[in-house]
Amino acid sequence: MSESQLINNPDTVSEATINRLSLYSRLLSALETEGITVVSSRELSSRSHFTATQIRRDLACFGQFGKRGIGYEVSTLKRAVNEILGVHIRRKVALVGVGNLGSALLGYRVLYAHNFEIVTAFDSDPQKWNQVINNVVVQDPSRLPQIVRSEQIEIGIIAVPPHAAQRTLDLLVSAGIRAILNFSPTRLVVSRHIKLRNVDLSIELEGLSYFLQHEPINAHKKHDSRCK
Amino acid sequence: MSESQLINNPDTVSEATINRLSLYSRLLSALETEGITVVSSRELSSRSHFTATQIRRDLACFGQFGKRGIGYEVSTLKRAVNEILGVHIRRKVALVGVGNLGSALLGYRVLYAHNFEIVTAFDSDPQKWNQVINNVVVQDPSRLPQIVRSEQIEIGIIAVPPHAAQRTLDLLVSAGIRAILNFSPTRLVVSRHIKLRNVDLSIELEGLSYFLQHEPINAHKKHDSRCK
DNA sequence: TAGATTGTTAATCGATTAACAATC
DNA sequence: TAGATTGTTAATCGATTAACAATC
Repeated sequence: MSESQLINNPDTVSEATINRLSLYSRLLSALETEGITVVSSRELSSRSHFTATQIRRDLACFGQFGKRGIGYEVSTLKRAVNEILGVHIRRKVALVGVGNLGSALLGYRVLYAHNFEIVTAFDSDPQKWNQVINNVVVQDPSRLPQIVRSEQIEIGIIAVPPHAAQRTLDLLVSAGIRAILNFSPTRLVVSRHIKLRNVDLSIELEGLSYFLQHEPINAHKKHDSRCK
Repeated sequence: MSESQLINNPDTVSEATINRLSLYSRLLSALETEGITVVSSRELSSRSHFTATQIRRDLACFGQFGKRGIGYEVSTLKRAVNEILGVHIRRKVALVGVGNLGSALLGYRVLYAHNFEIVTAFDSDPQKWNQVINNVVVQDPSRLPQIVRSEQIEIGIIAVPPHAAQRTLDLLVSAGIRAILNFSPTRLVVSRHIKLRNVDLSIELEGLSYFLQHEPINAHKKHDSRCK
């Protein structure tokens, strides 16, 4: 199966659509496990919180995967979605920062199950060098450029303290890494040709706090308001 | 300082705006540290990747905080934003699932610095009961409802394996928790009156994988395309 | 063929940006 | 007063939803 049927230029596909593709992939895996071989967008919709139209439109960004009057072949669509996401290939990941969060990521099986593999870890603390955590050896960050190249690592994860985050990002980029996941609660500056995603736990918790602050217990009513 | 000047019904404020408020709060803290006392939306814009209009509009959802011709008083605006987010109050958090990720969260200082405190942890594995991790005692989940009530815990974090996530959510909700952060890669079903946010690392990494798959190295060009 | 469902165009909705009157 | 900057209305942009012709 090749990507020859791809019609779209991915530059123009929204991040929201890409995120939904990940969920479609999981949904299709679940259907496959259940032994369901053909599925309509309506059925996919009923098993998720997406509308049938939205699912069809998202897929239409990348080609024509269904049969009118019939629906989608589950295994074919799943393979296509995984290829669109590029998750049919195992991706090698470098972790920088082996503190609490970093060590946890080394043992986080879900990532491995989704075809990502943390193959090296780095920490600026010399006491951690050569420690082995979940089969991964912690290295001196000065060795990062060489190891990234020799191991063909494509993705970097930043799990260092806030003050070291920008420096770490620059190090990863100069080593040729083009896709980076940042866990530090810092807005980093990066060239447009590099993909940076942020996971910011403080923002998530503060969003929950906002809800607690404003949503009275047992509130069910709706008002109108000046602010959309 | 009270919330008396709040004009808006928060039901209608978008999640995007709320997330930006967290970043405005940080920005204002940094300005305060620098000794800057008054700031314009233009200056805030230049120190972030938000437009001045967007900042003014976000704030306008909640009242009038600036002086025309002058700008915003940094400390006043910071306090107002923190009250809007409800982060002026310390919030107690219960963690469920003390595996790799859960243990890491117990030691994650950034949360404490943002006024969140994990006061108890639960795990279904009896071998972990009564273990103390970062001053927090791991408990039997059957004690959760009682402890949530006695400790006045408002927020729950789900860090259990995927198959236990829905059950954990239901347990938290039945104990009276209304705001929940879910780390399991599972889409959970929840009543409309409960706020659930998901942190899904697989989706983030798959978004990076998509970029690697589609963005050729050194690609700078733009095409037009059928898909917006 | 009749019924079902896709792929896509047109309509709607919501969020962002531009513009500007109000006012410090 | 003149210059600056807010708060807000109107215009634009982008994403979602509805509708339907194409077609299995």
